Amino acid sequence: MLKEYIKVMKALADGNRTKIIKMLAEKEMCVCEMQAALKMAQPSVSKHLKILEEAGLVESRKEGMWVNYRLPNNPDNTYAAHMLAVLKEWINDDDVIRDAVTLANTADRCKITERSR
Amino acid sequence: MLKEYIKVMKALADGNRTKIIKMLAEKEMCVCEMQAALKMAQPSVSKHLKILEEAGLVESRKEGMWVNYRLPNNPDNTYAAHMLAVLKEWINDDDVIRDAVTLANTADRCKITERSR
DNA sequence: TTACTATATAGCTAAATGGGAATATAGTTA
DNA sequence: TAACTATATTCCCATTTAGCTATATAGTAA
Repeated sequence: MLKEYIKVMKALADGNRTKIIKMLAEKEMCVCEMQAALKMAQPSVSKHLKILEEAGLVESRKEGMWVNYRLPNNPDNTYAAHMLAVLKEWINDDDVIRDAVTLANTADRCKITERSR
Repeated sequence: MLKEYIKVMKALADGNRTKIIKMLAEKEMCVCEMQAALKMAQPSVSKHLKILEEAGLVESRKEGMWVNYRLPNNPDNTYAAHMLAVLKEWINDDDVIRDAVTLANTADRCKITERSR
């Protein structure tokens, strides 16, 4: 109850995690795509994703080597469900968010993989 | 924009600040009443109130020696306004919150003052 | 004026948080 | 099998946070 609520609020109270949610609102993404978009070290991205997942704000499924993350359609957590809904409308005009969303839409795991060879 | 949003989320991501909001939903309160209800040191309560006020989640006005805090009717901050609205419905069944609300309703600045004499 | 009271601020400490590098794990490919 | 790849976990460090005590401030009352 209160604990669940706090977990969701804490998860939302960070700029990079907010970016992740806004990017996943565009499309399902693997960790390396988010890593490229956020320009962060991979373990940092994984850690943020864990926090979001434990709050019920994202869900994941394996696809070969990759782990795809996405926003849940019907989140178990009431608070997560509500916040994901309102976040669709919020902070869309922010430059930082807009940039992240643009990078998300151009992110391509195949190109990222090539680049690192 | 994003900064405002983060400020509101951070302010909400704490149990004692959440209690304060739920108490103020019952009635306007001075600091010493909240201090008694939360069983915290007075400076700690003041600090929480400052964080909430800077996020636009509470407002204050002086009344003699006291400073009365209350929830704003029309918050400037969109995020604050929305969260205050949904919080009216949320976590009402939580024991910790219920206790705080009960203490808020029985809090009385006159009795608190007498007690400390 | 002086004494007192409610609140705010400053300064400190322990714990939590966000970041990265190094490493472990799981899965793919040769 | 061994080499490689994407992700997760561990460990460490710097910063932030939440709490406290002590002190400052503002207002009241004698």
